[in-house]
Amino acid sequence: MAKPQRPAVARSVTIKDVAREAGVSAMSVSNVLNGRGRVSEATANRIMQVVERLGYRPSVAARRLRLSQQWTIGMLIVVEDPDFLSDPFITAQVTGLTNYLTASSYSLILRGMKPSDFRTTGLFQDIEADGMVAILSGDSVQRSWFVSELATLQVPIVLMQEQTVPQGIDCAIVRQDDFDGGRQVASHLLATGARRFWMLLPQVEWAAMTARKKGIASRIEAVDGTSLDVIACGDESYCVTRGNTLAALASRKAPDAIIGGNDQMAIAAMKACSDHGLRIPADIQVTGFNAFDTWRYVEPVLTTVRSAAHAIGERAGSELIHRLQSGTFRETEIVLPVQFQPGSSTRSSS
Amino acid sequence: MAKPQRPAVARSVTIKDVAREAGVSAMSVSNVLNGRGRVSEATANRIMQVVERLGYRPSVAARRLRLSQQWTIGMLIVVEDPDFLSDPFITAQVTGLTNYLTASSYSLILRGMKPSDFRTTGLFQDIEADGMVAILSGDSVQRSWFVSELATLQVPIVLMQEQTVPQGIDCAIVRQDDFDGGRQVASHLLATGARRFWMLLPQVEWAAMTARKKGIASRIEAVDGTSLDVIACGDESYCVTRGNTLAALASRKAPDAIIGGNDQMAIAAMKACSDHGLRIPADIQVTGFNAFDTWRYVEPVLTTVRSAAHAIGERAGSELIHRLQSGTFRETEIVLPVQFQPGSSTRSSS
DNA sequence: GCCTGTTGATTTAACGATACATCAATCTTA
DNA sequence: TAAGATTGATGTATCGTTAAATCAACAGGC
Repeated sequence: MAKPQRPAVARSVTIKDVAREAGVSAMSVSNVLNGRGRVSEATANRIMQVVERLGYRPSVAARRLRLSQQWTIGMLIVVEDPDFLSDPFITAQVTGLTNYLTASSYSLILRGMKPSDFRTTGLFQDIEADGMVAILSGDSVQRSWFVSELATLQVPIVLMQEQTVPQGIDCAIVRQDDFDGGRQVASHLLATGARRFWMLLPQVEWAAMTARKKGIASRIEAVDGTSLDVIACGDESYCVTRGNTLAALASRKAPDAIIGGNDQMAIAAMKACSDHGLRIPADIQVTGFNAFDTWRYVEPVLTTVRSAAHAIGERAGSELIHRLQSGTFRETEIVLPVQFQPGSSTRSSS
Repeated sequence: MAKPQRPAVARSVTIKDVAREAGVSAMSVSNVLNGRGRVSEATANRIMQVVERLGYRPSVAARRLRLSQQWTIGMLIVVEDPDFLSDPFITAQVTGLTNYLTASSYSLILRGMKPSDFRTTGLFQDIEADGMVAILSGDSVQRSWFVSELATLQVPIVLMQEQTVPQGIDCAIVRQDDFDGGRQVASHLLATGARRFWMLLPQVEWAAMTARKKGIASRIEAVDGTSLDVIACGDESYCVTRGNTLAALASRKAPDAIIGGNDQMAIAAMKACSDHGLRIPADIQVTGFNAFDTWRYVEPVLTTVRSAAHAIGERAGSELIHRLQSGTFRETEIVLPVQFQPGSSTRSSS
């Protein structure tokens, strides 16, 4: 903990000042300010006037101590990228959450770390948040360890984009229907006549990407004469994905379609295809996941799936606050719909 | 303020429990934990053992009340885009700040709003942050009003990417040298033989963009037979910028180079150029500002300026914490260098 | 043997709010 | 009209820490 110093500014006006000035007790001031009734209208008006005049603001610190409630939610982002806000899918979730919490008079405390740096000690214990929201990457063993560590904070948890609800923990998950998104992408591509598919995935898959893959496989496997190969890339960065895709194109017969695990990977694949002399969508089709502005940057416009990232953030906030106020989660698994968004990187159904 | 509820979990173990168990006073426990000396080694060891055994964690809420210090910094982002984290330049600043603060045991509370929704009432007054960091957009009149409003919170302020230090306010600014970035871009383009320039800027300029423009103008105006026209776009979005650029290209003679106010605008301009049948960089050159991953998505690779966004965030944190601990800002205007980054969207110097 | 200084520890009083119990005055009702 | 219910307001204790004052025991100096 950082070096303490003397109080920067002694609190100017307290509830007692207001009480004295208005000729009432501190409790009456408190009652009026918190709308607890029990005070006559005349007295309430007098008190409010004094509050105005003195510019009194209640001390949040005192209220926090007295009520053991912090009106604060901790948000933890565990990703490989040290710039933990670089993924627009993540920032949209954070924005949605922040907006909801701000509107509910809660504060969001944001922290990010790499999976290898994961620890809760001294990180969220010095916060005393009322609840936690987390975005976790890493393999499933790591993730479940992260969850059990978070649980030691003894506060309700909401996980974003986690696929299964941890058992025995006060926890809910909010995710989009990536499985269905995968199905929609696959259906579209199958309808264009595509039969041989590659899917690009990072070495360490996000749980959501695995769900997309399963959705895709469920459609593709139902059709005879199809194949789905996974091209494992080291990570999901542009350079690595482009390189891996190029290598794959060089060493074997190009597929009918390449399905990116997300938009960023799809854009890298498009680059690799044109490097390799393939025209999109005539020679090869490409699709992504989670439409953000980036999809506009490329030509042809990427066929993708519009994500519910902002809604995930809002919903995570609303479920968590409901849990804090009611004592239990309404639902522990919330799944939001996604919307297929055709572009010109695929052909129209024949 | 949200409906209060009964304390979720009564605090399990307090400093008094430790004191009783160790057979000492609460003060001695406090002294040991805060390394204030005044305690014999034997007693200190005994106390630490009890602390371990009981799993005692000090209450931050109580400490906050007692010390009138919150170990919390508020971050306010005022931008037009409701998705206030969509700009990678902003997220990099936030990441840098968060990382620095976390390492210093401070927390960051994040909030965003549109200029038209600006208010501090009930927004940061319910936080009692020890300091504020802000990214402000809007015209200069608006911005100086925002600053004076922030000042009513009575805490030190650090502004990111503001160009001038507000007077009479406990405030510092941290920015990158956008003027110099502009000079470097202009020098490079002039060296390639370019003479007629357009610069793309949003209707409401960021202060930093104005600085870039000035840097560019300073170089261009020094050369005879040159011209610099500003193409004002409604906003800095891809669609609008592309449309405005196309319209400009259609109505008058194309310039030798288009300078984007940032990378996003430059990419939109590149699209407009190819729409218009111009080859880059043979027929027209294009440059951006603030290199992020997006610049990799386009072909040819964008000539741009590597931003110091992450460093701005870190520096803002370190200056603010220094101010909190020492009582005064070391410097009130901190300018970080930027680095020109040539790509293939411009020709090499002839 | 008295005074002063040091060390190690305790006691007391806050920080600023709210829960709870209590109470005085007024209003019902049998 | 006395007993009980309601309304409006107050007093006290407490949340968990830490600053400041105090104190006991013991050292050394004259």
